Parts: sequence; structure tokens; C-alpha cells
Amino acid sequence: MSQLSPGTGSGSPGASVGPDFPDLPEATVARLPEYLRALSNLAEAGNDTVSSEALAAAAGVNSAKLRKDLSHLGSYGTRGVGYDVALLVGQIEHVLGLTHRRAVALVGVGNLGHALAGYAGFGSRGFRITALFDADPRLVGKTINGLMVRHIEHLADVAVQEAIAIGVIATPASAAQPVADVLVRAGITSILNFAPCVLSVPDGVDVRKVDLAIELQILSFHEHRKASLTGVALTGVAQNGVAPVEGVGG
Amino acid sequence: MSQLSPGTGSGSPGASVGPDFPDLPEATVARLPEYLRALSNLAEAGNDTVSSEALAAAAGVNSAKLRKDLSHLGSYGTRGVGYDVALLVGQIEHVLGLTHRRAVALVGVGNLGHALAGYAGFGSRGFRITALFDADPRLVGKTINGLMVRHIEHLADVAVQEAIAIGVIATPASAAQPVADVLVRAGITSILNFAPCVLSVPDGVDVRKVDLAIELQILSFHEHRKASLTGVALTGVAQNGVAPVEGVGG
DNA sequence: TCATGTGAATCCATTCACAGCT
DNA sequence: AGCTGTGAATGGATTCACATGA
Repeated sequence: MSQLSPGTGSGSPGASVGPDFPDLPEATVARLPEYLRALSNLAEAGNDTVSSEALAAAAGVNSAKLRKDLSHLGSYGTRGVGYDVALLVGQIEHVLGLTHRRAVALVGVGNLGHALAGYAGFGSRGFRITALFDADPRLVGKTINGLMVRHIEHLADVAVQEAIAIGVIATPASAAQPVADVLVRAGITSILNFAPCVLSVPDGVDVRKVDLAIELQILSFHEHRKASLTGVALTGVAQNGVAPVEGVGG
Repeated sequence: MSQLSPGTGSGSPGASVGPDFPDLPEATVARLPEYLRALSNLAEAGNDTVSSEALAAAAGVNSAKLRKDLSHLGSYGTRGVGYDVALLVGQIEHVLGLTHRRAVALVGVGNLGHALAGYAGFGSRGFRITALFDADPRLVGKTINGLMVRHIEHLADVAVQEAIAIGVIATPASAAQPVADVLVRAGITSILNFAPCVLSVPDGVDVRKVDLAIELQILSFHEHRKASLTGVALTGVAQNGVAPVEGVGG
């Protein structure tokens, strides 16, 4: 992620709701969406208040962390009772900028991109994919999920027309950097990158990366470590990665 | 991720290469795969040594961080020269447990799962998807990328037979927890979860989560903040999320 | 009495700056 | 002379524990 000038100078950190902006710790920002999801479930289930303990459990964090996170929003709990679910949903949606739906452009409709274009989960969470692009002439003109694939060279025009806020890169690694350049030149300042490579972008542009192989490799490390410990305990047995099934089930 | 007993008690932290295991900081573990990818590129390009400065640039981090990370492996650089690329590749592959290919089971071959099953990137990075599962009888029996979709009820048997090391969940949220239970009961201790929900698993099982909507929501926050700052600077103009194109291009 | 909100303490990660080796 | 490896310093994030207020 690009380095954003820290401490915007606004005097009071915290709760102001207007155009002035609470500057939240990055770690908090990364958890707010999870709280939001948990709260939505609670709301649908008919709860109208929730304790920090219960919400924390639903979001998979501990309650002290949750309370500190929410306190950064100048939070709206009542002592002895808990948080008002609807109020908190609104508050989090506000700071995340989800009060209006944002337009997303997806570049690269190969294997993964095709799936992303058809993924229903986006629509329900504040986003709409409004444009698809690819460089492959065999894909240009095809329709996916009611949306036509356009050639990447039209990206700049379309980005302005459709007020694209976020660009998603689902191309092979070799194409990712030039695509990022095009996105940036079109004025897009937020990029989600699925290609396994590092993007270089100017200051002020935010890039988040999702790399599936990396996630597996991190898991592999822990598998390796666990097997290694087991191996030490059992003096070298069970090096084939198959854990004994006994005693694991919940 | 499950809480793993901290400080395994082994006396010397750091470099031992045998069955004893260096316990790396989580943040370091999360970056090693990126270093590995960068190193592979360098190796293919014919470099046989690389400085911390150059490797850090290729991996998108700063060089002090890189050196500290590598020092945890008891690293093999030479002062005044740099790191031996091939040696370092081997070293990182070793600690990540990538010396043998790990078998991955994918559960849920809907929209996203189908794409993951066909994703070529896994094979080249130490993993092979060796089994596909679904609960939908219309999908069971179909062949994707040369692999037949089996019914989830056969997961336990297959997991043992094929020595599955990692389970990937690509089902709707409602099915994810029961699927996780099945995976755990089959002895699988590493799970990659694409479903938008929190999984509860016993100690010793590692879960990593990838949630596409959450990534977009984090970007949305930064968009919102940037727009808010711009709005303050320009006294309320440009609230529609379209940044001015001038002066942004690289 | 109960659960939030928050100072204080602790833990972890990043960065600095330089000693030490080639 | 140049670059790694690492103590020391800094900065963030998590956790503790309790004062505060409904």
C-alpha cells in the first residue's frame, strides 16, 4: 500500500462525523468489514443490541480488541447494555464509505476473472462490477453475466463515464504492471491485484494484493512446522504429512 | 489462525536446519513467499547473486526489513557481495516446507471453486489440487480440468488415500462451517477459507481467510478518506468519486 | 450490577545506524 | 569500499484491568 501522509493534521482524533475524518489504525480498518458482516447477520437474526463479548465471538476476535476498535469510531455503545446493532451498522458503513455503491472495473476475464465477474457476493456488499476489460480479441465482445467485455484500450473513457472507483486486476503477472499503469492514468486510485507480482504505483494510489499461492505457502509453513514437532515427539515417525486422525475431532 | 503455543522451548532461536525448527515471526513467514517469487524471477533472468537492496525492491519491501527477515533463517549472505540466489531459494523452500509437493483438496466447485480448480498458478508453486468435492448431485461426477468431482461424503476416505495436506473451502457461507468440521475430522489441519464467515476449529488447526468483499471494503475506506480530504481542500467539490485525471499519470 | 471505554503495560514489528566481515 | 547481520530505538497493536456510567 502506498504511504499515506500520516496524521492529516485534523486536531481531534476520533468521532467527528462530518467531512472531517477519524484516522483509524490500519489494523482497525481491516477488521471493520468483518464486524459489519457479523452485525448484518445479527440484524437479520432479529437482534437489536449486542454485547462486545457476543459481537467479538461472531467476528472471531477478542472483546477488548473489538471495544478498542469501536471506540475509535467514537462509538455508540451503552454501558451495562451493549451496542445498538442498527446504529453500529450505519456507523461502520459510513466510515467505510459504503453509503453509496461503488463501481468496480475488472481487467482480465480469464479463468479467475470470469469467476469474479460472476461472483454474486460483491453486489450485496456495496459494490457493482460495471465494466469488464481484456486484451484478448477473442474475449472482447463476449457477454459475461449480462456485461460485455470491452477492449482494454477503452478503459480510460469508460472509467470516467461510469465513475469507476476501484480497479481489479485478474490478468497474468506479465500484464499486470501495464494494466496498473492504465488504471492509474485513468484516475483510478484503488487497485485490487490478483496477479502474482508487485505493482509499482505513484503515491496516493492504494494497492491491495491477493495471492492464492502465497496463502497456501503460508499454510504449508505451519504444516511443515507441525509435522516437524510431531516428528521430534515421535522420533521421526509421521513425516509423510498425514496426521493421525484419532483425537482430533470436535 | 489458531493460537499456536508460543516459544516451543527449543533453546537456540534461529538457524538450525535439521528437524529442529527456527520459529520465525508471523510477519516474516507471510513475506517469505514473496521473496521466493522474486528470487525465482531473478534466477530465471540469470542472476546468481543479489543484494538485499535489489531483492527488497523486487519484493516491494525495504532492505532493512528484508535483511532482518533473512537473518531469522540464519541466512547465507556474504558481506560485501549479497545473497546467493539458488542457495536462498533452497533455504526458503525448505522452511516453507515446499521440498515436496503438497496435495490440496478443494470443496465447492461453484463459480469461484471452478476457477480455482482450473488455476494453473498452484502447480508451479508447490501444490497440486488432487481432489474436488461438492454436495450438489448435479455437479458430482462432472470432470473439471481432468479431475472428477466427488461427493463430499467421500472426503474422509479420499483425504487419507491421497494424503491431503490442505483443504480449500469455496462454498457458500452457510455450508462452510460443516465443511470445515468434515475437513478437521478427516485429519486436515490447514484450511484456506474463501467463504465470507468465521470458522471455528480446534486448537492446532490453522485457518487462513480470503474475503474478496472485505478487500474491496478496505479499499473503499481509503477512497472515502481520500475523497474526504480532497473535498476539504477543494471545499466540497469532487464528491462523486471521480478524481481529476490531470497530474496523476506516472 | 453489568458492560463499555480507556489509561497503562506488554508484546510484536519496523526502522535506524553501525559493527564486522569479504 | 561495500554489504550483510544485528543491537538499540522507535512505533503500533494487543491485552490487561479498572474507572465510569447506565
